[in-house]
Amino acid sequence: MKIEQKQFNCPVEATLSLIGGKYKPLVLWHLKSQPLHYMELQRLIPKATPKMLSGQLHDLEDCGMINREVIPEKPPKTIYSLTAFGKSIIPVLNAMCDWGTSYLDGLGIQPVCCPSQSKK
Amino acid sequence: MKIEQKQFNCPVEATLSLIGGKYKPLVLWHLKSQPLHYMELQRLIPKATPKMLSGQLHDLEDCGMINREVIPEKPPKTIYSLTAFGKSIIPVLNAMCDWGTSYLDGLGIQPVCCPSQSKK
DNA sequence: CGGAATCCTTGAGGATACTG
DNA sequence: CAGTATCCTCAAGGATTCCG
Repeated sequence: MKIEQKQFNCPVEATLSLIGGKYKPLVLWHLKSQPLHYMELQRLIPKATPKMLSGQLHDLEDCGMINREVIPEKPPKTIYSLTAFGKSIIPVLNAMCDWGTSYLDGLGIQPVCCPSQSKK
Repeated sequence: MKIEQKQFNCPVEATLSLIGGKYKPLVLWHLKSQPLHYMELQRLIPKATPKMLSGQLHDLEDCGMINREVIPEKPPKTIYSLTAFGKSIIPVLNAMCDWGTSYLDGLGIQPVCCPSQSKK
């Protein structure tokens, strides 16, 4: 879960090292449109266990891609949102999503999520 | 090393399942400009062991992204090249490389490879 | 030269339970 | 509600050797 400073042969590797986690692209994708609570993310990504989700969120926070704002009320809430740095990677997500969509389309598969790239 | 048919929540996941392998983006990247021999790939990606490299090449071949042409001569040679399908993902690689480049640039790091994206 | 076969290590990811 | 704490599994990846 640590972002180590290894030398990258290629910028592509650097990119993957930041967003290559299992649910990181998903998290970023969902936050692309609007900030979300932890619970909303959990509901949007049901396959991620709490440990996984919070782990991925911490990674993304550590590398400066998302903000984490804790609202100390009852019940406690936490808001996750993209930072400017996080937003900068949206084009990459769009590219991956576009390609993945046509790829799945060629297989006759309808993607379940990612409704947002239709605003292409 | 098998490409299984799992249901993807997101096209982004589908994309990563195909090119998410450790050296796959590198291989595709190097093949982007011209076909290459096994040995040339090995030389361009020295950190990949023969098993890794051939494994990644097989994966990419299985999913139809690269062609593998064996030239039964002495010494034997094998030419790897991108298929049309493989070429279709180049924009994604470019997006990842562009972003990774400016990311590394912000860290004051000079990427070692990827000379080709300067033709932007 | 271009791999396949084998064995091994590691850590990402998963399941479950518990806490501020 | 929003996580942390353990424990565990499994497969990606690594090292080495051997083969056509």
